[in-house]
Amino acid sequence: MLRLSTKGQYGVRAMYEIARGYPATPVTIKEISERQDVSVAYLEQILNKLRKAGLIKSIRGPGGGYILNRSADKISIASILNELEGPVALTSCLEPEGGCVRIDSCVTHLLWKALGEQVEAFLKTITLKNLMAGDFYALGGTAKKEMRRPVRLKPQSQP
Amino acid sequence: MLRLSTKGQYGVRAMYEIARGYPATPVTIKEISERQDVSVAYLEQILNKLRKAGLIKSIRGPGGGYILNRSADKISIASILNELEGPVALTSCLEPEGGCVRIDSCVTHLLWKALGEQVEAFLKTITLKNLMAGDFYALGGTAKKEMRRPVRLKPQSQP
DNA sequence: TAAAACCCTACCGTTTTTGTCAAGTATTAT
DNA sequence: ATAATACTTGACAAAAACGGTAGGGTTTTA
Ligand code: FES
Ligand code: FES
Repeated sequence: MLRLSTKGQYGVRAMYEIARGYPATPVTIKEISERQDVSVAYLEQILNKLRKAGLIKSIRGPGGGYILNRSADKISIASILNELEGPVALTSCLEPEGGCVRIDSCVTHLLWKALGEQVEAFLKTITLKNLMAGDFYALGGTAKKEMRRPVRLKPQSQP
Repeated sequence: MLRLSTKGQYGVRAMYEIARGYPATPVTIKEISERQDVSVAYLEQILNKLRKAGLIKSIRGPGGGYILNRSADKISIASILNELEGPVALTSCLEPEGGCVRIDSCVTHLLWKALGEQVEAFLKTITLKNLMAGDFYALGGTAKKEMRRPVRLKPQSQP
C-alpha cells in the first residue's frame, strides 16, 4: 500500500549524487547511473523534469553535467517528489481539479486530507542536506523547532 | 503521488456503514452499495477480505448481513487498509520479502522507512469510532465538522 | 421450497508504470 | 574545424496494477 514510484525513488537518489558535487563539480548522468545503478536513458527523463522545475541546472558539453540550482539545505524531499509524482493526493477527490460531488457528505474525505497533509509536512522538513548528513527530525505536529528530537541515523557508506 | 486504491477507500466507507449498525443490526451489502454508491459485486470482494481478516462477521440468509466483530473503537483505519492493500511499504525494498542487496549502502532506505512508520502510526491512532464522531485532528487543515470540541489525538508518538 | 443473502474465483479492458530507443542540439578541447 | 562529450526530446512498448464485471455457488430463514 502507498507505493512510491521508481521515478520518485531514483529521483531522490540522483539528487543526492548531484548534491555531492555541489557547488564545484558538475555530475554527469553516467556517473549517477553507475553509482545508483539506474539506466542512463531513464535518468534522462527524470533529470529533465527536475531541471524544468528549477531544482537543478545543466551544463552541456565536455566537463558538463548537473549541479544543484540552490543549496542542498533549501531543497526538500517534498519538492523533488512533487515534480516527479505530482502532489500528494491520496484520493482523486483531493486533487486540485477534484470535482467529487460526494465531497460534502463524504465520511472519509477529511481523513485522507489529514493524512496527506501529514505526509507532505514530513517530507517538507527533510532536505537533501539532512539526507546527506543522515539527520532526520521526527516531526511532532505543531512542535516547535527546539522540541524536535533529532534522530541520528547510521551514516551511509558509498559503493 | 501516493494514491490510495479504491479498494481501500471503499473498504473504509463500507466499514463505516457496518459500524452504524453495530451491535444490533446486520447491514446488507445492498444497503452499503446504495449508501456509498459502490457496486455489490465489488463490495463482495472487499468485505470478503475483511471478514477473513476477522474485522467483521457475516450472517447468511434472509435478515442477514455484516456486523463488526469487535467494537468500533477497537478497529483502526490502519487495520482495514492493511487487509485491503497490504502493509505500508513505500518501496519494494521495505516489503517483508524485500531482499534488496543495496539496502546497507542505500541513501534513502531509512527515509522511506521513517515515512512509512509515520503513516502507519497516524492510521493506527484513528478508529472507526473516531471516524463516526468526526473526532480526529487534521494537521494544518481545517477541522470543519460541527462545533463539537475537537478531541486532539496524537498522530505522532513521541518516544 | 423459494427467496434472501452471503461466498468464490475467473476473467478482462484500461491505465499506469517502467523503462528503451533513436535522433537530435549544445559546448569544449585540440 | 572537427571530434568528442554530454545534455535534450519525443516516440514507443512490454509489463504490471487497477478497477471492476460475470456467473456460478452455498447457507439460512420464512
Ligand atoms: S468520495 Fe469523493 S470525497 Fe469521498
Ligand atoms: S534500493 Fe533497495 S534499499 Fe534503497
